[in-house]
Amino acid sequence: MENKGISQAVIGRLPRYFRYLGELKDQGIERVSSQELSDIMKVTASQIRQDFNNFGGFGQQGYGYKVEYLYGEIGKILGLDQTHNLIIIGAGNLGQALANYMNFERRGFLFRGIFDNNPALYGRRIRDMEVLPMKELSSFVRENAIDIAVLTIPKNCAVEVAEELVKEGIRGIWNFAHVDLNVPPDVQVENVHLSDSLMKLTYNINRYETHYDA
Amino acid sequence: MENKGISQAVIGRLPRYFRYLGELKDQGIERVSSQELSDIMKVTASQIRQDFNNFGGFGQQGYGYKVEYLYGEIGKILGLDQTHNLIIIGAGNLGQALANYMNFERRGFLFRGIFDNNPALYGRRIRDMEVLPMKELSSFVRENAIDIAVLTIPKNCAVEVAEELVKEGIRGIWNFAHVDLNVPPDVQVENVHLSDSLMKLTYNINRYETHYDA
DNA sequence: TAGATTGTTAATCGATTAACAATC
DNA sequence: TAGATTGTTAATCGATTAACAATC
Repeated sequence: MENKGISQAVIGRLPRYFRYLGELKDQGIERVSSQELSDIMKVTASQIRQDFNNFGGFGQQGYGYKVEYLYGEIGKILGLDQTHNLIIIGAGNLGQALANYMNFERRGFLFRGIFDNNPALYGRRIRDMEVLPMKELSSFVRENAIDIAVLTIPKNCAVEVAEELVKEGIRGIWNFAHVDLNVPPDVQVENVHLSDSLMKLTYNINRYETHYDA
Repeated sequence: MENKGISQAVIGRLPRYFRYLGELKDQGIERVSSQELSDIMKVTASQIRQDFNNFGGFGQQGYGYKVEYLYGEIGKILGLDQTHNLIIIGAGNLGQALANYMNFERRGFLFRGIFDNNPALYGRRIRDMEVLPMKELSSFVRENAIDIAVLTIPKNCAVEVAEELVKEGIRGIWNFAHVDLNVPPDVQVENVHLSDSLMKLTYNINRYETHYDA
């Protein structure tokens, strides 16, 4: 029942293929074989071919893959041929950083607004957008056909805000709050749990030490 | 040869266990069974027991697990009983956000310095630290026993800076630059590729639509 | 055509789940 | 003791790798 039956393991690798193919393209390289990609990316050629063939036959036997074509196809698979209206909820350090970063615009993620519940921030301009109060969130999402909300708020508000967003028909939540969100199956959540990531790092640092020396 | 033989799949789940156990602890709950945790966390009880038993028998038959004890043990496994000296390289929006965020201090990650190659930023104070020029990086890492470097710089500098850090004996790199780093096996890298994460989100948004309606 | 490399099937490996004996 | 729940072994499932026939 879960969409299409392509595993998240495969999906998780697509952006990396996309990045490497983009680099090859920028270098003016026209074709690449799974073996060459394998050498560059340090994954097996077999996995590369299997991954691509989940989505169709992008290559030509005896030749390999056309870089630009494959790049385009993977971009389409990832939905990068479309634009997405995006808002940021939480105008703290991280929210502002993401708003300003927005290299994302290049990929079709259009920054449409930023919200906070701190009145001291209302009206402050971030990347040409005034910070709006949370009470305007619902109507804004509806009226501006917002697809994606970025949650950079404390975890104790995140659950509640997520519910509100779901009610207004949001389709994706990019969740930086350190809490698991429960949403219906037609709403996608992608978590970025920074502290979890940092803990994995210390685990690996430690484990290396205790195992090899120290 | 790879350390200890505990899979990254298991390690990736540890921070989440740690978080839920912390919450139970804060609620004053003393014991929990794998089945109860299973209900809360939406993973199988079997997986929970398997995961924990990679590191030893933390429970008691017929009783379950003591929340506080288990919380502490997982913390130790993750290396949170130790402190780590950390610097941030790149004082742009994201670097500043992470410096200020530093809820991390609570977990033993001590913010020791921040670097940038933009002279306009030198001397600016971020969280009581002056932004230092990159040319001071090497000596700083050595002299202050820095364990972890956070890379929030553009990808074209990241590879080079990583090499420098490796030379000075860094043990972990928390990499926000959109590039894969090649380091020796005694240096751990944890990648946070934000744009990859966002692409996974759009993939899933799209996939749902095309598969169910639209 | 001969050579190369894909697409795809089959084999292997690893991770998850189920089952149950050990034991608190 | 009886009941509960772990620790652990065995079974299943899924993902990765290897192999090779199809074909450009």
